[in-house]
Amino acid sequence: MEESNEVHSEENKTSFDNKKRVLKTPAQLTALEKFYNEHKYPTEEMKSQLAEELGLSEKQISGWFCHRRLKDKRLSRDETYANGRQDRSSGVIQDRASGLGQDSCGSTKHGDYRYVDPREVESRRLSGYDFPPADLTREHRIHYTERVSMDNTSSESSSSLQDRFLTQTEDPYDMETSRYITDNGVFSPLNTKGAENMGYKPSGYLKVKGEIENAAITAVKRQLGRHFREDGPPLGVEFDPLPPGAFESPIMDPVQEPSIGGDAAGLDSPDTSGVKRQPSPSTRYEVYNSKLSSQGLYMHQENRGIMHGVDMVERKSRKQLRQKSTYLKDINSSAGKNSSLDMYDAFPGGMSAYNGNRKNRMSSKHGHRGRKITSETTEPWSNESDKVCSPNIGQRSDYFKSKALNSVVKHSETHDTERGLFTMIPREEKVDGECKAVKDYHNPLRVTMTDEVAVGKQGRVNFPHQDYATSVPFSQIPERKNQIKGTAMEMPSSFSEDETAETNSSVD
DNA sequence: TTGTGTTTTATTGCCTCC
DNA sequence: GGAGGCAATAAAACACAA
Repeated sequence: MEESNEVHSEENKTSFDNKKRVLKTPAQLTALEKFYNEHKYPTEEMKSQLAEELGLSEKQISGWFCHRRLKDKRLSRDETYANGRQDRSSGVIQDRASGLGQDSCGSTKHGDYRYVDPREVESRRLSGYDFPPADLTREHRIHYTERVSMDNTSSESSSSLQDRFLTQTEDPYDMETSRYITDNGVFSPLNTKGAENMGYKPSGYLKVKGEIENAAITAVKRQLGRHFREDGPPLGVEFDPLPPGAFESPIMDPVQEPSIGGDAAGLDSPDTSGVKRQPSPSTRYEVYNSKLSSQGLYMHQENRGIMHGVDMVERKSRKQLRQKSTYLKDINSSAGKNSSLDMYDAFPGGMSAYNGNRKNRMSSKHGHRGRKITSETTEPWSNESDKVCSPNIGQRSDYFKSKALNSVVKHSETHDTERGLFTMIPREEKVDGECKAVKDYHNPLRVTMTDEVAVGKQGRVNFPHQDYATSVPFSQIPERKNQIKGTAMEMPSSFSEDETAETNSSVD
């Protein structure tokens, strides 16, 4: 541990000439992830600036991006493989995800499956080219998944590097938080039970993946194809609320219902006019799930706190599943008392990808043990995530009790400003408290509209899903209640669009 | 404390494009 | 031929169980 600390603290000084492998600091990783979520193929200028900002060499930046893409690719492949196994029982989906499915990189070596060159995607994205939603979905998945997710995630409005760095301090943990939030706003294990019930029990990583992002869910997502858009309004909100008990449980969330049924219903989504998505549990769950599992690509600043990258999701999923016995124990102990809002409050977003994983895990198990965050003292530009996740608050239960959030956030603000690396956000939204931020989540209309405005500015005319994947307000989460009522396994692993329409008609 | 498995980083070779 | 990217590989760092 101490040695690694040394490595961290010395990294920037020795990374260039020291052959010994050095880990990037959480702040660096977060920034990289953030950037990666928006630009999988950064230009030279971007790399240079990024390298300068992060104190890394361009070579390191390039290498990191390269490996990051590979990671995405690998994860996507694994995920697809897992889904493919699931898909065997649903031939419809098989077509969309035939073969290995996606390749995040434009390798023509894997030409046996549909592939969208990320570079092309990005270039088109920048030029406002409108991809077929299906492709977008796929591409989005590549970006992001959980990651995760992360992790996770932002708009293309990055006119400058700073814009791209958003509030990296928020996403990872929000992401993580969302993963564990159930309909009741409490944390819960990732429905592993349902996965088990499915009978399909992949081993190893696939097992974890299957538990995290149920293959059926992904299958449904794909099944929806072009109609599915993650940046649209919350699926289902456009429809008349289901009659109570339609899905064995009330739809309304006593707390968040207004946002869902009201504002959300009024969401003006470019896509939903013509394509009314079924309010079926599957779909809604899908949205929720996609939000959780997909990369928070193009997450706009207003909803930056939602996701952060596939790897974060992935990593969190895997690792935290492993530690769920301890982690969730703490979580649930607090969750019972905290509403979802509280949960968000409890996570000011100071967690970086690593903070949300290793450190916390270490914390959960080893208490204060863990890597010393060198950025606490040696990196003036580090974000508060390091501090937030410092061993002092590593104990989650203790952390929940902590209400020194505002100070933390404000602190980060100072950092951000000084550093100029991470975009300043209207800190009122964030700092004003926890609550203010939460309000945003509960106001899908506002969030979405802001996103669209931003999109318009960016010239990204039709990039539905990416934006929405992350812009889905947390208020939507409770909607999952209905679907979750029946575990994922109870949902159709696939259904045709006819079925989808049928569901709609039935609701109507 | 140690062994094992996973993840991340760095290096190298090959390929494609300009 | 150079640049950029991908893939394979090795090695270090890390987490976790015994």
